[in-house]
Amino acid sequence: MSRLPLSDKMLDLVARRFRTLGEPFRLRLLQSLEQGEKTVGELVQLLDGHQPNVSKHLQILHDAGLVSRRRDANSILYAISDPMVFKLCELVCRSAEKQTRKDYELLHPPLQRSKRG
Amino acid sequence: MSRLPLSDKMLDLVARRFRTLGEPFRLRLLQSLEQGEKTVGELVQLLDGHQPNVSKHLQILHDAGLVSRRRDANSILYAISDPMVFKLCELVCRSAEKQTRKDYELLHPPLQRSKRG
DNA sequence: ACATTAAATTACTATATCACCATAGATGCA
DNA sequence: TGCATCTATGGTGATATAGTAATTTAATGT
Repeated sequence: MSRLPLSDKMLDLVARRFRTLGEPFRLRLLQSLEQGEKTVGELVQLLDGHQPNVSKHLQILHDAGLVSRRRDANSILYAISDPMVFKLCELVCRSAEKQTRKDYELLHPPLQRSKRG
Repeated sequence: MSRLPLSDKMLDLVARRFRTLGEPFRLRLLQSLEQGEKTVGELVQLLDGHQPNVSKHLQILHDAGLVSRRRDANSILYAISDPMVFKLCELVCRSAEKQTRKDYELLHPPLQRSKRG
């Protein structure tokens, strides 16, 4: 995008990253990590999820380089490693909000006089 | 993300948008439209795709509000409607490049002396 | 109205991804 | 070592998404 056409491999990489962010549960994980690192167990509690599921999603985020991992005794602490994700989400949120507002106004025009007059 | 926790519906919306961008073919479509509007046929040629496939992806992009559509005689012209996508892609590209560089350096450390001495 | 061109829709198969369950691995402590 | 806790991994079924072919819809021109 940034000016020049991207190579196929780069396109795949970029697409893969977008897909990584394309799961609500993973977005919630990232959201939960925004204020600081947390253990898997804490995230399981916070998000009311199943442990294996949480682990798997964290793995995916880790593979994408979005979160970092460190061991503390028995637990693993996950943390945001690339704060760019929040900038991304903000952009998308704004755009999505704009869109939903537009959709809404299509259904409910800011009527001077209603459709049925 | 943007400070406050998002509602479930908003999370779904945002995730859906990320998934929309999570297909290399759609990124190529957007890339092709960066310089200006194009007909479906032109995009089919440019990307060497099948017409129904191109149409379907364009439909998805249109549903997401990322491209606009207008008829010109027999053809339909598509155009970028939300240039934000390019900002998004740039962010992701930069981050992906950083990541790949890091991965590379892990495999090929900037050796003062090589591993085999 | 008919033929032609352009695009969208439908139907189908193949692949990918998710949630869930059971189980394995790793660490800490007695 | 043996047990408890925390996390990761493997397998399975359900769902979603992509790609392709066949068909339909829309517009143009004769």
